[in-house]
Amino acid sequence: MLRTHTCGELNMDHVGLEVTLSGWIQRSRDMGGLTFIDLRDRYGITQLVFNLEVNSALCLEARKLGREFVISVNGKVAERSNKNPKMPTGDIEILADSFTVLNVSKTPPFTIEDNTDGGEELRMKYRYLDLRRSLNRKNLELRHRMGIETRNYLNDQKFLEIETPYMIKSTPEGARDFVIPSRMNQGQFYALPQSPQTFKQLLMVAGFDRYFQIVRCFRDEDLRADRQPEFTQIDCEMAFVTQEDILNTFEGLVKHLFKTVLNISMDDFPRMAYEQAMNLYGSDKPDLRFGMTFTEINELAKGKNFRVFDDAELIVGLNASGCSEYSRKQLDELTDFVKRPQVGASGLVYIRYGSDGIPKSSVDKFYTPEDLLAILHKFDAVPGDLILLLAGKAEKTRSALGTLRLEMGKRLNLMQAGDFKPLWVVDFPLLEWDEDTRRFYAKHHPFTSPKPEDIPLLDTDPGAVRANAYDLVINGTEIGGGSIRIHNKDLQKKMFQVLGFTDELAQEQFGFLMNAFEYGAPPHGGIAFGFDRWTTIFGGGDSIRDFMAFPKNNSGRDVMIDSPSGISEEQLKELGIKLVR
RNA sequence: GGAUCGGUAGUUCAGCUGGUUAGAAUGCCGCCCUGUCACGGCGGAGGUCGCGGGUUCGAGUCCCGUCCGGUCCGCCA
Repeated sequence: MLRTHTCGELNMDHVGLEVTLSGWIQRSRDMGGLTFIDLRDRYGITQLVFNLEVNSALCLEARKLGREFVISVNGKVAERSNKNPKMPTGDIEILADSFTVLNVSKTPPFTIEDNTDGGEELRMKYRYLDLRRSLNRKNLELRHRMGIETRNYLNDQKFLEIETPYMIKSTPEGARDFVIPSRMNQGQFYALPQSPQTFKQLLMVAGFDRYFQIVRCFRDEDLRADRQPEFTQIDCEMAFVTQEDILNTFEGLVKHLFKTVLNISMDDFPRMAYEQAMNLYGSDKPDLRFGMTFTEINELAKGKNFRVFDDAELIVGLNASGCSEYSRKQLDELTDFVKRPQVGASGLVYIRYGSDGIPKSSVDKFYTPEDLLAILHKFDAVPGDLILLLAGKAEKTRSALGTLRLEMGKRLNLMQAGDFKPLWVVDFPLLEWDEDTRRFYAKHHPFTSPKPEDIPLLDTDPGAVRANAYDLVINGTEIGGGSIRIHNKDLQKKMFQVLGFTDELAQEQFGFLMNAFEYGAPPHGGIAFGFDRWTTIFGGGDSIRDFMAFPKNNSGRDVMIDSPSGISEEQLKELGIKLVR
């Protein structure tokens, strides 16, 4: 037998027992007459002791064992004379009688410890070693528990998990598709799904009124710390429901995971209209762990001969409470921060509300102390506060201030890891105007239904139409989004028209869906959660890569298996593909 | 497509305004040590300073190009 117990389960109750453990050698400590070895497996670490006086041959053999050797050891569980309260198994040790080397190991290129000395790239190249570290193991265990609890909850709610195909059809809207050449249909390509969107809608037409799937999705776009080319969604759809039903059902799912995985009981989630989120936070995914909401001061700031403000569409700011003593250097840093091309503001105006009650600003030339006090009053500022103001085009300025708000939250340490603030953002606009191509795009996707009262606006003012769409945000990260879908063929056709599709193109790309709508499609809607992101937030991590077993790097490469890679001439020929270079 | 930071020992990093033989920590190897658990002590090995070009008497250091990696913007229905 290779093991009777794991390396994490032995304690004082087992003292005297003959056991066999198998695992990897974490570290050994040779004291001369005594040699200690820490043996590690998935469940923990147990100390082995070899005594030179008791069995000198065995002890000398044990000294030769290197890090990450795989051994199986027989011995007796004994109480330690020196206990280690930092280890779960620290009360006991194994007095080794014999061991077998199951496999040797080269010295690993980095240490297999929580505080490893290995850099990101090296760890990704040897990911199978990196995953031996308990930190990564815990992340994958968390991911597993979340998947299980998701299935438990949805199963209890009568949802069916149904698989949909990975080899589907490329469509023009949305993200770039990954494509697969077809050998049997030369010159033609499958696409990997960006999401099972149309299939789950067809499942609703088919009568499976509650569907879900924990499913891989693929998007050929540039990567980020929270974006991978292949990622996992909890994809859900329900028939015969209103938006209210969906929000309630899936708020239930989120609360269930908070309770069962993190043991946190959550109150009902607040809701906020998209427009309000943009006006108060400059973001459609506000981090509610801290306040610092925006205040607009056009009436108070204009007409004082300060050109920058007089010419601006919007003057908006936030109150950095208690920051009036910020140094010149700190304010210059913030100015540089908002002027970076990534943020794009042209400057930063500040008003310090001195603790003596006297306001001092970077625009004292244009504003009297009374003017400044009026502005401070509008911000509900008290002495000791610092007001930061941006001005310019409304949308861009709000977004820049939103970035500044997050920066201030970081500087003031207002975003605590164990603090969870969920939020439903609702009433998204249906469409988004794109200046480059001079047409509307679906903000969510082209199957999202407009609010019934806004349907007349589709002809007169499409940009003002609101959608039955919603996002779930936790701590400033969008972890889910969905909508009530269009289930009426004429409305869907109308939608494609507004998006600039000809009838022919709409029929060619999405005819299968519109045809299905002619055979009794029920009202339906759904939601999809970004499983990797959600897990990352629950785990308190920064990067979704730490919560995936085998992630890809910044340029979409897997440095361990070295993919993507070229294929042979033979393969290209079979596929009828000729490379240009 | 763009911005920005980085690439020096197995690993993580330091190396100033260019100037002897490129350092530290850790890991690795050897010797010593009977209660360690980040054990400790002594000794040792280990480098194409990412790559190519340029400036200079002289380049890890300055300049240009290039490759690789991190973060961000664009992009992500």
